[in-house]
Amino acid sequence: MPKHVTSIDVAQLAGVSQSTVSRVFTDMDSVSPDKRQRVLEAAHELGYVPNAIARSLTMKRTNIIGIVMANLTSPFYPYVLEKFLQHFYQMDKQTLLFTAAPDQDIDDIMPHILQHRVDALIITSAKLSTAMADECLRYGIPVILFNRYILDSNANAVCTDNVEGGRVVANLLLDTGHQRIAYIAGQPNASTNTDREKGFSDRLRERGVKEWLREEGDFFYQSGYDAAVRLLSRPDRPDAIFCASDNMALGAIDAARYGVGLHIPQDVSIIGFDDIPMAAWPSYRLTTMAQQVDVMVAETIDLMLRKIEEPDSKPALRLVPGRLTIRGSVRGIQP
Amino acid sequence: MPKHVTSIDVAQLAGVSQSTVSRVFTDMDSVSPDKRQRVLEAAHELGYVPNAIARSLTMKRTNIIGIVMANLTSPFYPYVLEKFLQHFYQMDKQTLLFTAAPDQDIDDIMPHILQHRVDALIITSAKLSTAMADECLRYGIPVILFNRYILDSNANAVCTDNVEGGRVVANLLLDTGHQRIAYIAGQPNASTNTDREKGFSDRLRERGVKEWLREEGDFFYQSGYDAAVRLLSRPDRPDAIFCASDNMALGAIDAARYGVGLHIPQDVSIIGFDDIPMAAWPSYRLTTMAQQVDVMVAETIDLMLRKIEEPDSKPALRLVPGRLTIRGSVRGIQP
DNA sequence: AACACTTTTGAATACGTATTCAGAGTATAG
DNA sequence: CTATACTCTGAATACGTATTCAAAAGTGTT
Repeated sequence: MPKHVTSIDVAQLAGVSQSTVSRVFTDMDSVSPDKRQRVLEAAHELGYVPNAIARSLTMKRTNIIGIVMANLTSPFYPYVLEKFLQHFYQMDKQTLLFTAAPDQDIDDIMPHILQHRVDALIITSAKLSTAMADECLRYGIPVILFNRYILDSNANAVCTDNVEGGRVVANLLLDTGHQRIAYIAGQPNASTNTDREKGFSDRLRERGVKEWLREEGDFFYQSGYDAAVRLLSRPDRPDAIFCASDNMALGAIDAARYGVGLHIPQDVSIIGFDDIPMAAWPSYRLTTMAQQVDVMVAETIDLMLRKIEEPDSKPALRLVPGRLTIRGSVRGIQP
Repeated sequence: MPKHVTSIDVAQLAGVSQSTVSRVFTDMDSVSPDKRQRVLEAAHELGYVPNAIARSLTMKRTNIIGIVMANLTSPFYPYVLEKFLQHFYQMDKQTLLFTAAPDQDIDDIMPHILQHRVDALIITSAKLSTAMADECLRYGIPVILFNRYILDSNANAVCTDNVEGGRVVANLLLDTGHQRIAYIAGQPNASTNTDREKGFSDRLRERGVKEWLREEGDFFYQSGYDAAVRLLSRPDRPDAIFCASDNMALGAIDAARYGVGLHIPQDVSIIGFDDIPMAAWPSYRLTTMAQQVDVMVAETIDLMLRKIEEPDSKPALRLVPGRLTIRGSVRGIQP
């Protein structure tokens, strides 16, 4: 097997010391032009690539960011992941990826993450126990939660303002004259779900609505479909359904049309949350509360860099407003 | 900042040598039960986690698999990625993720990959120059291409049998009596596209079809929509369209219905390739050639492990048959 | 020509682990 | 009781790089 070329090999060929080779590849350090030239030529000839492992060991930084993704298969998150990757690439950081079931405690994968001494950790939509958050703190690994937060922990978080988003949706449905309103929930213990529901129902109550329907789903298409069938086959079926995710909203639209035989939005209005690409397709034209992914990712990176620079800075929770995106699935308001 | 706990700290607390601590954490080596106990207790007390960087340096293996994903935002690939992640997790391997534009040469990200000394590299739907493939070979990094192959290279590959898939589609459309047939291509230089087109058009010719229509897309929804609008507004519009990806097929369906005002499958049949989750939704009910992702991923892992075990084994190309999945978008055949 | 000062260089060492090697202790056999 | 095999253990070293430290080589000034 072909032995790996080391800086020592390069040094020998170039007739300099290993230190000099190292200096050439970490820039910023003074090396005379001719020696630099000789080193680069030798390196090229031998096909030398610095060993990031050894470098990490001495530098005590890996240049690797850990990222935990739940729900990779739900259409919202691949876009988030791609955005992160693009940012990291530009920053010359590598990405160590982990998945967790949407609701899985990630305590059992934390040891793997800690072992690899990532420079920072980004966690999307998964739960992190306070114990593990403290563990990260102890190791000086900045943790930023994306789209989920823990109030009493030391972790930073970036989130869409889900409470306000829910309120805006409530206002929209009432302003457009809907009478019987329903909510299809996501996983009950996800803050994304509870916050959206809280803002929504608070505002309904504030504006005098006494009762509304409620079904429970899990953020995925099928659960939205099933919940909508249950709602729409009631004798007192709702004339508007707010779904905690676009995924469920698309399921609800299909349920209304193909399961129950209703028209959107004439018979029932449907509104979602996220703004996934499919929401814009002509088959759905879903009115939804968009999450500003680009802004959220940028905020997350910003927070991460701050944490890496000043490890002792106070934990922060940054809320990014959602943006109401009007399409055709709510009666009484069109683009 | 809290200094990292090392095996030496643990050794001191437990009153043993560093070697012994190391032995405890690499199992398989003989350590007396009482010392092992003492070490584990000391490690727990100090919160010791072995440093994977240092371990990688001595062991000359990182336990990290590199994976390059193009098209992360196209619905087919997140599922592929998740499957890979699950396998890797069970194998106790970590995952270093890279993206590339679908058609980007990944030569420019190869240095990053090489630096990190991944144990193996999986590349999905991206191009790898022969030079870079050789580079990997030199470094002893097994490379497995997923859903793309290069004939003359040293890289292994796992692919759906796209040529045969194209033939099956041609047969289906002719058997169901379609007269004017069209093909919407993906990126012209992707083997997934050219192979599907080759099988399709070869078979059409074999069965006496002299001419058919052709438009070009890029595998994404919008390009399928646009291409279908062009096709379907011709005076001699086709009565069947084969799309090189489900994504484009969904675009084509929406184009037929909402752009041109036709009915599927009465006015025009549409068939796709991949079988993404949305293909099963009631709005589309897309008949399609399914890729057997689970089989493909398993084959890829198998090939990878073989390559890690026996670096000199011959490069292999494994073809996985597609599975025709009948739904409602082709006239003359229903589930 | 002597001096202070800056830039460039190489030798030595640290990083944290796995592993080799040899020594110590222990059990078994003759 | 000695010889032998065997199990544990610790000291020392390797892995490949970055960095410190001191020496060397320039640079410019008087």
